[in-house]
Amino acid sequence: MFLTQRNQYALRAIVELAKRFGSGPVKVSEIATAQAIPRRFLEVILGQLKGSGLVAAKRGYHGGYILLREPEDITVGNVIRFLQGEPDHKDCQNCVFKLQCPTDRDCAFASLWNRVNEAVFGIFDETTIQDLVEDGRMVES
Amino acid sequence: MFLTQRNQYALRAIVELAKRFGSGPVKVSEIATAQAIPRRFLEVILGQLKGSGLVAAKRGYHGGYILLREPEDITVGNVIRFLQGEPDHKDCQNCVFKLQCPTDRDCAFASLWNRVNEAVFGIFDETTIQDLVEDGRMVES
DNA sequence: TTAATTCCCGACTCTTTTAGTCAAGAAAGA
DNA sequence: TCTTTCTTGACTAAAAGAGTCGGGAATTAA
Repeated sequence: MFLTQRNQYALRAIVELAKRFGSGPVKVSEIATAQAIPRRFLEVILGQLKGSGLVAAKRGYHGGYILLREPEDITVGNVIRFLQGEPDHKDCQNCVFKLQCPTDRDCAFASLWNRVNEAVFGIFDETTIQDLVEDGRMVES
Repeated sequence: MFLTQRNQYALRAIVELAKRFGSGPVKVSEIATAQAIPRRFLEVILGQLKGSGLVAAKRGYHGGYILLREPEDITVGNVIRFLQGEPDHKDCQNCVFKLQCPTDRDCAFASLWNRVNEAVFGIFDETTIQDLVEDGRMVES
């Protein structure tokens, strides 16, 4: 699989915020219920997501989280990159540049990893949160 | 990253066998040295790989491992699928079929995972072990 | 037939990652 | 001021990942 449970939670939380885009802050507990995510854990995750600039939190009575950009302006790639960075093929980079690579002369994988990486992020980058909201709708009926 | 260290070892071991295809059994210790893989660990991995039908082992004096098919007839996909199976999106399958999915109405991810999976295995399936051997050569010079 | 070599096998350890919890605190509004 | 809601950091538990170890079984050379 490509994403940890945690990162899927993060993505789903954002999708949930997107569904309610424009209707004010959404409480962690609402998101947790809607998406069947453990509330305590989700608090941690959303706390992290604030650092991305994609969401903001508001405390107090009518507090909660809001999405800072329109769902069609956020891609899955934006989210994933924030959560985990692009895969660092540091061993393979070394191979390419021929520096201190443990496998030395025969790292045949640099090109393969690059192609896979580009394919995956190509998809992530062309899929917006809005797309996910709409895909969800289709199944929902 | 897409593959565990262990599975990269497995792939590299097969590449090493491919490089020596046709010249009789190759000892684990030779592969381990050539590819900088801990020998004990590699024994375990190659033991597992026997189950794939891609390699066979011979014991005793001039024993070792051999590749059972030509390097151009084995794809990375063949190896990866044996090692880890195709990712099972069991939660998302549920979403697609609308059965007991934990996220219920809004699993927006089935389509995304499928596209990613197809992209990745598309690349894996069109890359042969021979390709990897040749890529290694290019860097080697 | 014995000794050397090499794979074979299962159990075992160590570390890292992942998942998730908890308690106390700070902001905001009613 | 009381309630609500996010905030923070520490904490625990379970699983996955990486790698080791000792002894046994097949094969071949001497």
